[in-house]
Parts: sequence; C-alpha cells; structure tokens
Amino acid sequence: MAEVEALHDTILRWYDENARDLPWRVPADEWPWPEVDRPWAVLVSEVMLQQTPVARVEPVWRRWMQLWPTPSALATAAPGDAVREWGRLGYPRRALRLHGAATAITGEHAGAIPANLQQLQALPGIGSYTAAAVAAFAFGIRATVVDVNVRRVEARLVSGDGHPAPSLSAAETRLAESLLPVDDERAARWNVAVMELGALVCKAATPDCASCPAASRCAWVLAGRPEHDGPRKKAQKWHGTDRQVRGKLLAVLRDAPGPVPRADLDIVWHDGGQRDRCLVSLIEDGLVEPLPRKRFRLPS
DNA sequence: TAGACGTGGCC
DNA sequence: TGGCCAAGTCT
Repeated sequence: MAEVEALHDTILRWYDENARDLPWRVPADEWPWPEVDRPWAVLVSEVMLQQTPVARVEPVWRRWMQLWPTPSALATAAPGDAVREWGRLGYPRRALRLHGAATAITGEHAGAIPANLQQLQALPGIGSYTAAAVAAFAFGIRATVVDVNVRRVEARLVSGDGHPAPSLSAAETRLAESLLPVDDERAARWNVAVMELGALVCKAATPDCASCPAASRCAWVLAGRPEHDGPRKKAQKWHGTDRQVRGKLLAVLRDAPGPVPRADLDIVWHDGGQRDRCLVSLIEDGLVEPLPRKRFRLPS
C-alpha cells in the first residue's frame, strides 16, 4: 500500500521536525544518566503520564529518577515515600502501583523490566496501553500503542469522525494495527509520532488543522469537519465527590512530616460521614496507614 | 462494563 | 464561569 507508506513518511517527517525534547525519549545510545535504568525511566514516565499532562509530570519524573534510578531502589523505599513524592499528580494509587511493580520486577524478574507484552501487563498499574508503550519505547518492539491521541487522530484521519467513542473498540485496535509500519524501529517511531501529532496539532477541543501535515488526506477535514454526533465521554463530577474529599485528606498526610492526629483530618471536610467513608477507603486502598491513638500516616 | 479514581490549566 | 480535557487502569 503505497498510500499508507506515504502517510508514514508524512507523519514521521513531521515528528522529526516538531517532536518535543522530553527526557524519557532520549534514545539508548544517547542516554545521559548511566545510573538510571532507561526501561525503568520509560515505564515510570508512562504511568505518570496516564491522564496527566507532560508539564506536570516532568519535574516529578526527574525527582523520582534521582531518588529511585532502578526498580530495586524504589522497592527498598516505603510505599508512603512513593505517595509523598507523587505530589499533586493526581490518582495517587498509581504511585502505590508503581511501588508494587518495582517490587515485582525486583522479586520476579531479577530487577530487569520484562521486554514482553504479557509480562509487562501482569505488573500492577500496567494495562494494555502502558505495556505496549514500554515495549515500543523502551525496547523498540513492534507493539501497537493505542492511547486517546492515537484514537482521535485515526478517527479523524481515516474514519472521518471528530472524536473517538468513550471506550476503545476492537475496530480501533484493528485499525491501529493495520496502520503500524512493518519495521520494528519505524513502528516504534510511528507510535510516538501519532501520539505527538494528537497532543500538539490534532487536539481534542481545538484542532489546528492549518498546521497539520496530513490535513489534505484527512477524512474529517475533507468532510468539512462535521460536528460529532455519537456519545462523548461523560464529564466527571468533582465538587463534593469522594474523590475531592480523598484528595484533601491525602494532601494533609502528604504535607506532614510524620503521623497526624485525627483532628487534623477532621477539619478538611464538613460532612463527617463522607469524611469517615473516604478515610476508610484510603486505608483499604493502602494509601493511608492507621496508627494507635487515632493517628494516621502514609504507609510505611 | 459503566463507574470510580486527582488535579489543574485552558478557552 | 465552568465544562472540557490530559500518554488509563481496575473492578
């Protein structure tokens, strides 16, 4: 298919000229931190980037790589340290899962990130997207990486839809597979190039078609950029939800040097019933450790 | 499988 | 101003 190869060339060339310089993208032969395990660095970046913008991830990632340059280094730390250093990235269970992944990598894989889709996906916090991303970006394996950027770019470019459906379909996976270059190295670069195009140009709310290298062959543009008709992702509630309360409770513990008394947690939310429920759920999740005499801290 | 799960910036 | 959105995973 000469047409698909022309598309590859167009988007790969655009990526060469427009990619952001992100530290976790430095290739192995130029990796500037000999003490930092590069596959581990890639894995940590991918987990941090789940639902979280690059600008907020980068400083936290740098700090993590200083503190824990290898999986075994993190496995040695307390899980609460991972949660504290997670800062305000959001979804703090990711920090706990990363600690769990480090423990499993240390115990079951001799400290080396597995270069295998199935073994990667068996790690806590690593789903189909992250497993494929680590395989492709850390090891150069030809894996199909399908995140929301890829789904949106391909929805517009090929299917003519302004937005992807709320959840990933088998058809989208097949489409992404069909577009993946045959060559391993080229496939890995294609994955990150499409993601980058989605992040910088083919954006969800404000697509910049004027600067898109593929606009002339984009089904959605050629159709006149029609409004999206199908169902969109439901907007998440925030004010007054358990997630807001959990965030407030955890912020107190994160910012405290040691155990905090119950009273310090009670002041963050007026509704005592909801407060208690959220504290219990944080303890069940392993994000909070209860101590004697009604004191609490991040898990040791 | 729909819903839970943080946080902050942008238009 | 406030909904939308950001490299998802888990149950």
